[in-house]
This record gives sequence, structure tokens and C-alpha cells, in this order.
Amino acid sequence: MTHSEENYLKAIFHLNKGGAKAVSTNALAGQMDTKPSSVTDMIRRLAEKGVVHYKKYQGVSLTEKGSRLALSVIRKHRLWEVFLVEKLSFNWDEVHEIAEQLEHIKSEQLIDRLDELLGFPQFDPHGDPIPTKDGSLPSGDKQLLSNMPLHSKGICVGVKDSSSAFLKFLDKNNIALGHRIELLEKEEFDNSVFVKVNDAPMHLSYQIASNLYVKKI
Amino acid sequence: MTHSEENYLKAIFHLNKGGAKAVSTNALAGQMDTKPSSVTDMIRRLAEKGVVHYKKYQGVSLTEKGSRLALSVIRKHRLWEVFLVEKLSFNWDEVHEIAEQLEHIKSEQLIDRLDELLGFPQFDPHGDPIPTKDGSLPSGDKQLLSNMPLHSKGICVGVKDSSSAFLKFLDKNNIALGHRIELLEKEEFDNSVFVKVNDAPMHLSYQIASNLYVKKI
DNA sequence: ATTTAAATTTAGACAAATCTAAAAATATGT
DNA sequence: ACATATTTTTAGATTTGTCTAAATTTAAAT
Repeated sequence: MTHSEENYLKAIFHLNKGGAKAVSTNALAGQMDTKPSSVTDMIRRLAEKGVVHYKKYQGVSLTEKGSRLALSVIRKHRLWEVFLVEKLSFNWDEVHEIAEQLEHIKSEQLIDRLDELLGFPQFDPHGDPIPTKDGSLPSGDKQLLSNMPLHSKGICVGVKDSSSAFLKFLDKNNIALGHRIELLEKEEFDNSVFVKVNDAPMHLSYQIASNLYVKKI
Repeated sequence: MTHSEENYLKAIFHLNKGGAKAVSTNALAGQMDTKPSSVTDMIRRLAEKGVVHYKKYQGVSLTEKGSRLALSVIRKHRLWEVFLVEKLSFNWDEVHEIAEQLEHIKSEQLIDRLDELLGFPQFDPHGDPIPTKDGSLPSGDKQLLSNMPLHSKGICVGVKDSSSAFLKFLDKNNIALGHRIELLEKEEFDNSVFVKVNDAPMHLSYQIASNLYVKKI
């Protein structure tokens, strides 16, 4: 697979997430920032390689093989994003462009060991789930409080940092597994959040919010 | 610069190392594992971009600009090799192919931070010097004690850390500029080294060894 | 120095990935 | 349902990087 082919597979995968029906040529052209005619050409090549289903005028969708490939590229992208943030101190909003390049590096072993170095993370810095080696996505309904959309509600289901200092803090502030959490406001400046925990309003630092897993309801 | 163009610059740089005269089309074709006619085409493109000097039938050499670019690619290659060995536990003989890909990733910031993460190494896992950000190659004969090959001998010529604490330590242990140093053994576990300083055997921590410059003899 | 050999360049072609402009198929509105 | 609008595909051209085969230039040898 060339870089460009991998990017098309990724785009088809993302556009297909919502509905189960085929992706239109125009939609794909929009996503790829290219012209519909170019998309048609590329789709034909991809169909010949057996990674997409394609019938003229009927849109395109991934085959089993194409889906595996797309997930593998997405896995690489998100693992590299974690690396950039965790190991090289990039901000979560600076890493996308670099990861777009790194995701095309070809070495199974490299990715396995990167995964290990990072402690087998389940989510990338944007809160998106990282596909596993065998191609399954961890359920999206569990995510870090810091990654939840504004005004969403959920149930506290876990912690990322399980140090006793952190758990003690949660205890002191009456935050526990099973408690309801509502995200009221996000502070741009320091990424801290205003929440209600079981109707008790409180202000949590980014430190805290980025270590609490919440299941959306 | 495209990946291919960067690879040509690198190849020209390496073939030029020995003699000062221009690199022949055939030699370059050999290095790049391609045909001489392809090389001619590429050289013309590179000349138009002002990164090589080229006169028909007279061979090719790097301009100032081309040399800077080549060194930058080599720097990336060698830093990634250090990363693969130090952080991902690859063997030194497994990293070349992967580094060939990683060296083309475009981000100044990425390389600067990688350099920092690795502790500003001067040599790659094969012992080749890593060009600095400003494009100078550390001379092969001065290097950190911690980077010296086993059983090599040298003269202490400088320190990296020049804090008084460190200098006091050297004084107390009778290590000074001009003293002979022989590297007897390296401890895998903590990277400490066993050395003889002017025939006096001693055991130095990695802390120490990675702050002492030695000139090979 | 003249011929032969080797190195280098040109000419023409091809695959990948893109574009523009025009044609064909599908969808939409009343 | 029929005309019109939208979407999609085709046709032909371009760029990058490569190739083969032929022509040209430089080097070598007797």
C-alpha cells in the first residue's frame, strides 16, 4: 500500500463510521481535499487490489481486508500521537500533522514495541480509542473526563492514574466509581473543568480530569 | 524535498566523504541501486533546485545548501537509530531499514525533542557521529567515555558537565585532563564502566562516564 | 593519434497520482 | 413523468521517478 492508498482507506473508514451504507465519491473527495475524478481513479485501483467494494455510481465501502488495513493505519496514527504527547511533551493539538506522517512507517515490530513503551494505551490524546493489534476498537463509551464533550453526562467507571495519592484525593472530594458526573464547563486557559458529581458542583484541574474514566449515558 | 531527492543528497554526501572531487553518475547509480539514466534525470532536477553543482559529463557535488540538507537527513537517521536501540530495545543491526523511513519525517520540533529525550547523543549505535543541529559533525576522535568502544584507550580532553561538584569529584579521584584512560569493561545493568586511569583501576558510574570527553589514541 | 572501450546523456515510454473539461448516469422538483 | 440539477465517470494532460535502447562524450590502449 502506498501512503496515498492508506490515506484513502482511512478516509473511507471514517466516513463509514456513522451510516452502514457506501461512501459517495464526492464525500470522499471532500475528505481527501481532492477532485472527484481523482477519487474515481483511486477507487478503481483499490478495488483491483481487493480492499474496497465498488460498483460504478454506487459508492465505495471497505472489504474485510481493507478494514483491517485501515484499522492498522489508525492504530499507528494514534499510538504515535500518544508517543508525541507522553514522551516528547507535545500538546494534544500539535500532534496530528506529525502523526499523519509517522502512521505510514512500515514495521510491525516498531509498532509493537512502541505500544509496549507507552504501556499499551487504550486511548489517544484526543480521547479516541486505539485499535488493538488484532483490529478491535475498545468501546468508545468509556473515556477520560477531560475528553468528554461539553454538557455531557456520565458515570465514573475507572481511573488512569491509580496512585494512592490520586485515589485519596478522589475519596476526600467524594468522587467514587458509580457516581454521576456532568460536565458543565471547560476552562480554555488551563483545561480545568467545572463538573457536578452527584449534584455537588466542583472545579477539577486538568491533572484530575485527565485521569478519570467516564462512561457516557 | 521529496524522499527520493533526500536519498540522493545523502548518497552524494557519503560518496564524497573520501575524496574532494565530484561523484560520478555510475557511482551514484550503484549506491542508489538504480540506472545511470535515472541518476542523470534526478541530478538535473537537483541542480535546478540549487542543491548540487552539475556540469554534463563532469559528475556532481553538493552545494552549501545541499550539504546542509544532507547533514540534516543524516542527523535524523542517526537520532532515530539511537531511539530504536535505547528506547525500543532493537539491536544495533536491526535499525537501519526503519531509520531509512523515519529520516524523512518532516518536523524540526520533533527532531529537537527527540534529541532531548535521548540526552543529546553524539554517536549512533554503530559509532557514527550525529551531526549537530547547526550541521557540524563531532570529530570522531573526541567522544564521551560512555560512548567509547570496549578496550579502547584515550586521553581525557574535556568535560561536558563543568559544575564544581563534578570537577571536585574528578580531582578527588585523580582524574585530570591529559591522563590516559583505558576502558576495561562495561556493566550492562547500569551502564557503569570499569577503567584504568594512568594505570589506576576504578569503577565509574554512567553519570560520570557520560560527562567525560576522551580523545582516542 | 586513432581506434576501441567505458561512461554519460538523450529520447521515448510507463506507472502513480493528480488535474480540467466534457460526457454519462442518477436524483430531484413540480 | 419529464426537464433540470447534481453526481459520477471518462478522456486527455501533467509531474515525479523510473526504465530501455540508442546516441554522444570522455577515457584508455596500442
